[in-house]
Amino acid sequence: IFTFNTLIDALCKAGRMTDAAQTLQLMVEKNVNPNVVTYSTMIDGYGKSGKGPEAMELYRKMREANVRPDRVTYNTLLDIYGKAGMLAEALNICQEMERAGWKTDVVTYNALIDAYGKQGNFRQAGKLFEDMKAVGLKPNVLTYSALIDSYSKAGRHKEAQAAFEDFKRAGLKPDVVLYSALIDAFGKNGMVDEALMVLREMMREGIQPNIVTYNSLIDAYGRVGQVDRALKTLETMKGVGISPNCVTYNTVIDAYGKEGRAEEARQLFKRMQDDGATPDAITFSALIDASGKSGDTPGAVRIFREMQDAGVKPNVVTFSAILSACSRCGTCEDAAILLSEMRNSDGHVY
RNA sequence: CGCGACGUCGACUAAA
Repeated sequence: IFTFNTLIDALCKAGRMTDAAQTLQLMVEKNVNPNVVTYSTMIDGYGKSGKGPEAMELYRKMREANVRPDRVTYNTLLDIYGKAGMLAEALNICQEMERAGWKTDVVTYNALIDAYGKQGNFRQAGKLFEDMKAVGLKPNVLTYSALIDSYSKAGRHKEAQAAFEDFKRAGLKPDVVLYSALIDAFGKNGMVDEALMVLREMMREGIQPNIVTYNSLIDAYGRVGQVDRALKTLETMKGVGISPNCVTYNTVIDAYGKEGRAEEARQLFKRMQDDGATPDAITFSALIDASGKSGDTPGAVRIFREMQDAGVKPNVVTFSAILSACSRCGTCEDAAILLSEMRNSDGHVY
């Protein structure tokens, strides 16, 4: 059973849910009964691949098979609902968990704090943080990262910083994620100097910035219009052996666009491909927006075509960007054509 | 009865 569980977990983590489901099937055929770990693993896998309904369906089957969910199962379900923004359902799971005789733990609170934070409800996130301490649970690094991120997303850099001080007073050791979250909190508020100070502190503590840390910094430069420094940071990361990824390029491309430098955005797009980074819908949307904002509607439409040729699926943001590009220059015909394409592409956009 | 073992939580990018 360990073998099967480990295999299923590996398949889930690789996003191969079909194979994972077949493995579960195979288990049953071999008369190995799936246990609570098997089910929890699969449920988590479905959740992580955006298949919430399948996750819940499997949860139902699990109980039909008389396998009792445990703390991990409940926390997994709670996190799936939380990530989907379904907080009422998440809280229901919490109650169900307690009714089944399980105590909520640090993971439960961390997942809830994260969920509220992502909704912009930093007050509730902060309240949960107090609650967990009140019931005698010790916040860990993940708790603080989620809390800091909650404040960051709500534009509350002061509270984010206060949480960080509190963290250090609690005698916990910050890691790269926590530092990056703080850097991002400052960056999102245009406080590049403070972000850089955090970077220096983390390096002084011997913690190496990773790709996300660099991406956050690049984003910070972009937000204050320092595209050239953003690009320089991209080069710096290459210099220390970190290959820029799709997010890195997207961030700089967007920064060029926001500065009205659409041509440089397109050049970077070429470099990105030479570098072996695969453009995604965000890349193209940023490029379309860059052309649109610089008044180049035909250019925006050309990029949209290029996107289709590349086989990248446009989404609502892509269409929104191209429509506003068209509306700026009054080419209603183009807009009408694109609108019909968006119906074809997705059946249910609007 | 105790203990151990596989599964759960945190940071970065696009339009309005």
